[in-house]
Amino acid sequence: MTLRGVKGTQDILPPEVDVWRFLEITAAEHFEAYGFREIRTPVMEYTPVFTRSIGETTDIVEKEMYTFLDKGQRSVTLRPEGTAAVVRSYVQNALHARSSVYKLYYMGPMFRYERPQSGRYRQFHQIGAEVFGTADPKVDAEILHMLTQLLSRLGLSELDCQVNSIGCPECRPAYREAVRNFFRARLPELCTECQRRFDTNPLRIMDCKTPKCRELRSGAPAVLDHLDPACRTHFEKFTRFLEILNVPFSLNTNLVRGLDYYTRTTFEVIAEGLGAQNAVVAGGRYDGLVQEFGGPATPAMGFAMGVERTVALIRERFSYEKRPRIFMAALGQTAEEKALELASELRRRGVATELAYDGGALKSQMKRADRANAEYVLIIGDEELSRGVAQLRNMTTKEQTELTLDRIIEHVTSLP
RNA sequence: GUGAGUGUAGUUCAGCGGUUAGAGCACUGGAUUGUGGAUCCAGUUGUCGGGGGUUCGAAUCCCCUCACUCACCCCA
Repeated sequence: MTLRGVKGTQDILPPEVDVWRFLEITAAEHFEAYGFREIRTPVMEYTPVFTRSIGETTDIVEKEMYTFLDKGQRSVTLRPEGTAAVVRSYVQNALHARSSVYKLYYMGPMFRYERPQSGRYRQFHQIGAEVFGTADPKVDAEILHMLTQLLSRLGLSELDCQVNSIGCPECRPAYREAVRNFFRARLPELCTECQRRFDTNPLRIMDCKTPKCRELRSGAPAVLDHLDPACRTHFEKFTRFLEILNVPFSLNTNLVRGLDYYTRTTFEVIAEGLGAQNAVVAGGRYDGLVQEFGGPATPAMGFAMGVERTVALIRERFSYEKRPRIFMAALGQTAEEKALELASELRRRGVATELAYDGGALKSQMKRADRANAEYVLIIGDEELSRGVAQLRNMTTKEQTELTLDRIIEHVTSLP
C-alpha cells in the first residue's frame, strides 16, 4: 500500500456513515426546535482569528494548529474549533443588528495537529451551538437542557454532566493567586507536570489525576468561594434553573476549561468506556469574546460535541438495516436488457433495486442476492422471457410466484 | 513533543534461527447442466512494513526508518 490517508484522518465508511447521518439529522432537528439556525463558516481562517481568541499560550495555539502560508504569504489556519470562527462571522456580518438574541448551530470538521489516539484525531468533527446577546443564566440552563435532551434522544441519558463556574476577568485573577499561594509551599511535592502548571495554568492543578496531587489539594481554595457577587448570583440562578428544568448534573468545582475565552459557566459531559479521551461535550460562557473581536459588548454561551466520541457511544445499539427490496437475476442477453429496464423503472418509483452485474450462473447470482440481503429476487431467464413472465422469489419464505412481465411493476410496488 | 506496544494473504492471526511461510474467515469453482443461507471437496491471494547489519542460513537476532495502536501533555 503506497497511498494512505493523512495521519490522524479517517474514512467514514458504510454502514457507520449511517450513524453519523442519524446523529447530524437528529441534532439539527433538535436544535431548530429550540430556535437555533445553522451557520456554515469556512474550514480555514486567518490565523489571528484563533490566536487572539483561544489564547496565545494554550496548547492549541502553541503546538496544535494546522497553520500555513497561502500564495499571498498570508497566514491561514485550519480551524481547530468552531466558536472562534462563528464569533468572527457574527461580528463581520453584524448579526447583532438582526436580533438582540441570536442562536446558531454548526457541524463540521476541525483540525488539530496532535498525536492521534483513541477518541482523538487530527481531523475530527464537532456539532456545536452558540447563543449570542444575553447573559441571562436561563440561557445557560436552557442550553444544558437542550443538550441533555439531545443526548437522551440518542439513548445516552446516563452520562455525567458536570458544571462549574470559573468567574470572570474581574474575580478570576484573585482566585488564581489564591490557588498559587496555596500550592506555593507544596510545590516540591507536586508532580512534575503540576510544577510546570503552577506557572502556566495553576487552576489545572485542581484537576490533576495523580493521587499525590489529589491529596495535596485538600483544603485548597474553592472557585465558588472566590466568585464576585455578580458571578455568584449568576451561578446560583443557573443551578436553580437546572433543577427547575430537571437537568441532571453534578458539581465539579475543579472543572477548568483550556481555552482563554471562557467566563462564568463551564461544563463538560463525561462518558465511560471511551478510553482516556472521555469528554463527549464541553462548553461554557464567553462573555468577552465578541467585544474582543471588535463587536459590541455581547455576552455569549455555547458548546461543542465530539462527533467521533458520540458515534462511538451510540454505534453498537444502532442498527440501521439497509437492504435492497428487489435483486434482479437475469440469464442471457435479452433477459439482462429486460432486467436493466425493469430496474430503472422500479428505482424511479423508489424501490431499492439491485442488478446482478457481470451475470454468471443463476446459482452465483442467487448467492450475490443473498449476500446483498435482498428481500426478493426477480428471476428472468430465456424460458420466462419467451413466455412473457418472470419468477419473484421471496428470500425469507422461499415462496416463488410467477408474474407476467406487464404486471411486475404494479405487483412489486404494492408488496407489503 | 514524550513514552510503550504492534507491523506476516482482502481480513483475523499462527510461525520466533533451519527445506518451497501456514490456518480460520472471505472470495472463486464444483458436488447440485436455471435457484441463496448449511455441509463437503478443490482453487486463488504474500515485496513476512522498508532499508542496512550479524549468520553457512533471517519472517525469526541487532540497528535505523516508516506506519499503526494506546497512553502522557492537552483536549471534542
